[in-house]
Amino acid sequence: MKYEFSAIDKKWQDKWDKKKAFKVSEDYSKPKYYTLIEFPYPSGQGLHIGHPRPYTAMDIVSRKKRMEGYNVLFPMGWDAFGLPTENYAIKNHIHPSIVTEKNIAHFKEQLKSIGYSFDWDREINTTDPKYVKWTQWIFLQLYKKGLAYKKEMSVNFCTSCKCVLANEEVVNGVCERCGSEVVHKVKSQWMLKITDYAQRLIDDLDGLDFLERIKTQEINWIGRSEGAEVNFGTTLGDEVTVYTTRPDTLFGATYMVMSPEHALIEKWKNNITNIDDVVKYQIEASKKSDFERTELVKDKTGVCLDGVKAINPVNGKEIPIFISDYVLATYGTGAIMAVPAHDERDWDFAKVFGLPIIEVVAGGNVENAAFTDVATGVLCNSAFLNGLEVADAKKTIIKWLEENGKGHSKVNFKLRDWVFSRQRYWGEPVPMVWCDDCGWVPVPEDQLPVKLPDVEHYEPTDTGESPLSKITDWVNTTCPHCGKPAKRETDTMPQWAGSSWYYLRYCDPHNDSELASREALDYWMPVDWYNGGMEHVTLHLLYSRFWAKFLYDIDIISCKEPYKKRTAHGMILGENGEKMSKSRGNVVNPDDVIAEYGSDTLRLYEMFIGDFEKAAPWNPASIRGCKRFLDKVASLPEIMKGQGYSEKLEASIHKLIKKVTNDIDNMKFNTAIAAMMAFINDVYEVGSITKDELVTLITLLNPFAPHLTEEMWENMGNTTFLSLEKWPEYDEAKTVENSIEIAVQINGKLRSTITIAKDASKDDAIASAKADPKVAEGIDRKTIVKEIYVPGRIVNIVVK
RNA sequence: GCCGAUGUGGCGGAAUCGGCAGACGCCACGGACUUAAAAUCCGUUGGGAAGAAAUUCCCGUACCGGUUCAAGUCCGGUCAUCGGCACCA
Repeated sequence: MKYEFSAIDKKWQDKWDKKKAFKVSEDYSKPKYYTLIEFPYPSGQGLHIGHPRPYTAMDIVSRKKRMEGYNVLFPMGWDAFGLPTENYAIKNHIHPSIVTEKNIAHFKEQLKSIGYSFDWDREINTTDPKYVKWTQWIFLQLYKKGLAYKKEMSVNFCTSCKCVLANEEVVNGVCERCGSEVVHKVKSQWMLKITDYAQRLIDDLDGLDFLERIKTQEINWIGRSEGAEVNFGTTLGDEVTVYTTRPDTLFGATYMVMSPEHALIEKWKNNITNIDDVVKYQIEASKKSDFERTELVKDKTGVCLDGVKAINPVNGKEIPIFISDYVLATYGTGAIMAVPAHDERDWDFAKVFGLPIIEVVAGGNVENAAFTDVATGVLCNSAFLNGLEVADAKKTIIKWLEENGKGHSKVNFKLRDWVFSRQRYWGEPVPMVWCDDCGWVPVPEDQLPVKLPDVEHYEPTDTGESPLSKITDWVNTTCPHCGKPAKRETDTMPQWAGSSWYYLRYCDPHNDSELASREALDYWMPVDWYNGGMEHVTLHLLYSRFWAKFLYDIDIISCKEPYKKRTAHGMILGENGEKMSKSRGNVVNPDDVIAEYGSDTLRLYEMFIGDFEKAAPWNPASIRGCKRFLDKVASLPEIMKGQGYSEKLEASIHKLIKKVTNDIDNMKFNTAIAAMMAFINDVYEVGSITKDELVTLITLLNPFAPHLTEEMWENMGNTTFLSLEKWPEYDEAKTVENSIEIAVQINGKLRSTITIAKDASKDDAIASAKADPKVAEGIDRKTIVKEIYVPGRIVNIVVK
């Protein structure tokens, strides 16, 4: 029988809505469970077929937890600031807030049509002034603690978005969002000192229930390395400090390299005899985009600074100083000691410039390649380090450096401070005022939020300044400190700002006096289970952990880490196995799927499509299998008779409860569904199902297919919501059939199967096996060497 | 180059601790129902060989080797694919 999904879906969505079936309880004495999914960016295209995958998964988890008696917080909101909306608004001359409102309405309608059990009373929107107020408030706290600062520096600049990007937003040298070229520009930017938290962001991963690949990716991104800073003298008297992870190779340093941007070059310009060449190289390097720099990896370039030499502190040797763009200004000290014998990049450079290569760690052939193996090498040509292994040599040289005031051990991170300014309109204004007398002055907290001015034009400027800078009425204000005329900061915050703390706002979304009450935060936080995309690991996930740690430090929240458990879903690909995109023409619209099959089938197929963590191609044929299954479930009342669990299905149903319960906890939604399919295959084989068996089945199925199962529950004469009934329990002892079929092997090869009692002894099992004619034949006239019985699994007889 | 993951039928994928490989679904094929088609229902479906048949045997989880009574699973090596990082000294 086919069930009429279109009427049923709407009926139950309206009922849940009207009765507020999934409203979160404010009773903080109940056990809580906080499930979170990444709130969407409400784009103009509407919901993508990929969205329902994580949403349905966490809806299933939430619905099950609710049925298990937890007070469940499963909220939804909108991460609504952002460039696509702004660009659309510019193109069509509509205000971004109107576009946002329209897009949200569309998204919300789509989400409701899939039957998610969100508590819509807790909906939040990052562009809502009531929300912006607290985003700005957090920024001010960061500023007060010295963690937000404005600095003139070289930053990534997207030539198409005409906007500054954070390090995390540059992927393969191009803009993460639009794929356009990224160049370096020196600009004054608001920065957040995430580097202060680098060590804690690594350390506190320990003990969190995050997927291992998430942890490693974060650790690699933060990029901790241990080494030493070494002070080199120069023939001009200045000291140059270099950073190295191989202080043990100090005797092998045959030249020094500085980044082209190094400050000492300016100071030395009158002493450098080839200053014209040097300046020329500096200009060339500055013009290179990130993309060009990474493309030219193989070819080392540089210029020697004539007229100055560095002096190796360990042996007083004078060595030449080069500038080269393979040394980055932003890492370490912006200068390195080059040891071509034991570093591949230095080796390449030395070969190009014909520089000496001195072996100081024996074990390789440094004429052919740099020898970088630290595990087996032994020091040579290094005076007091000779004969030591690398690890010991490191300790010894660091001790020497420290005793002689020539350096010290040092930990460095690849992580950079977070560039927090954006020169765009559709973001939270940075709540700061510039006063010529007082400098930067924070907007007083009681004046928050600083709202965006309502204007006609907000195109990005060609000068790379924020469009807000042209709105003089808004820019001109008075200094909160001295009252004189002053100007507002015109940069806005990046899109990642609002999402860095949204999980806290859900705890108490309507609070006007605090970002959320302490009571609510203490009850709900941390998030018990957060699922999201792998693409956010070094962006949103890192940023939001940083903000949570800061808010912990200033005593707003009580937990050091915001998320207890973090999982990630795989992407849904197009039918051809490629990423879905308009240009590839392989996009599937969830609205169409719902119209053809109903929302329960969409939900079920999204979960049945494959391993939740892996990418899976959409298959329009497979979805029919899910619909067929639901049709078969809908037909079960036709063969319903009797009460209780029948003898024939009792073990099956206990097994099923166990399987579905465990599989949901382990994100094995596909096998949970497979088990339910197998169960109804059993039912049709048996020919009938009892009322209690049917109730158990539809209760287990309810989180997956809530509409159909509610309808069936009602048809059985119930007036409550099945979604709020109790989750079924199983009896472990009853999950095993009384008699079981096991395999019998001879010498490890399958020879037969036998049926024995579930609690049969080893002797019984082996006796039954030997009684089997095929087995008897196999062991006839052979010597039995060994007899193995694994209870409930297998008998293996080893013969010679 | 470094880090991480993955490799199982025509396809998506199953297989707690090493214990009957291919659950469940799709596709395909055969049959029933139908004027016909769709839908639905029943059956077959990893590859190969023998047999009239029930059935029997052999080979199979990327490749090579090892441990074990027993390996998709553990160990050593190779290859391939995907994801992340990438001149970070």
